Amino acid sequence: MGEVDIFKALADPTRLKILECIRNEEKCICEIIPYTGKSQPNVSQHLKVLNHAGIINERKDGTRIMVKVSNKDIFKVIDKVKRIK
Amino acid sequence: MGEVDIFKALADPTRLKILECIRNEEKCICEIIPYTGKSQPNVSQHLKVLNHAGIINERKDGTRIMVKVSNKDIFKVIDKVKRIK
DNA sequence: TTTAAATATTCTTATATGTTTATATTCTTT
DNA sequence: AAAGAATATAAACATATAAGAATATTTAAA
Repeated sequence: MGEVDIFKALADPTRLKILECIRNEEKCICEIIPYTGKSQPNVSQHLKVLNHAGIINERKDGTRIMVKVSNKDIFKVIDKVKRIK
Repeated sequence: MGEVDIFKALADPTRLKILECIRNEEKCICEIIPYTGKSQPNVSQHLKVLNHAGIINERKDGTRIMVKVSNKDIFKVIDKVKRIK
């Protein structure tokens, strides 16, 4: 079941916050870290989870890594759940 | 974050199967159990998770407990995720 | 080529989760 | 009141997950 991995990826406050951070624009990881308030290694791990679920894409830009959502439809899912609550 | 609990509730194959089982009609737990192929106590635990997340409602009918989805919009979420995959 | 910045990896610890087995509860019927 | 059916709870165990700390890797620039 592949959708389980997507739900698992969304089932964490830090990861939802990361997605909120990159909702409108591609962002550098160094911008995402302070936005979440978590440590760099921790954000790195969460990004890996989002990556493996296919939710985000990463792109190198020199020493930085730019992160964006791979499919904006993920926000339709998130918004729908917020309205269900 | 309340939406995290909803995502956590959806992030399990057995629970998705339970929801699939009650998608169109209210069902007795005794019907849900064989549908999932899991043990009775296990299904009971999973139902508790869905309940606490506010996804299902239970109703007593004699010795049986009938289960239904409390808000059908949850299937819009699930279907959307399936299409993202 | 050394240094600094950005990010990843590894290890450890604490907590959460899924599952099974056994037992308890509740309701209905006899 | 006793028995049986449906469901819940508890205990035990294994595995997964989140987080922090320390270290490693990679790239760019001096």
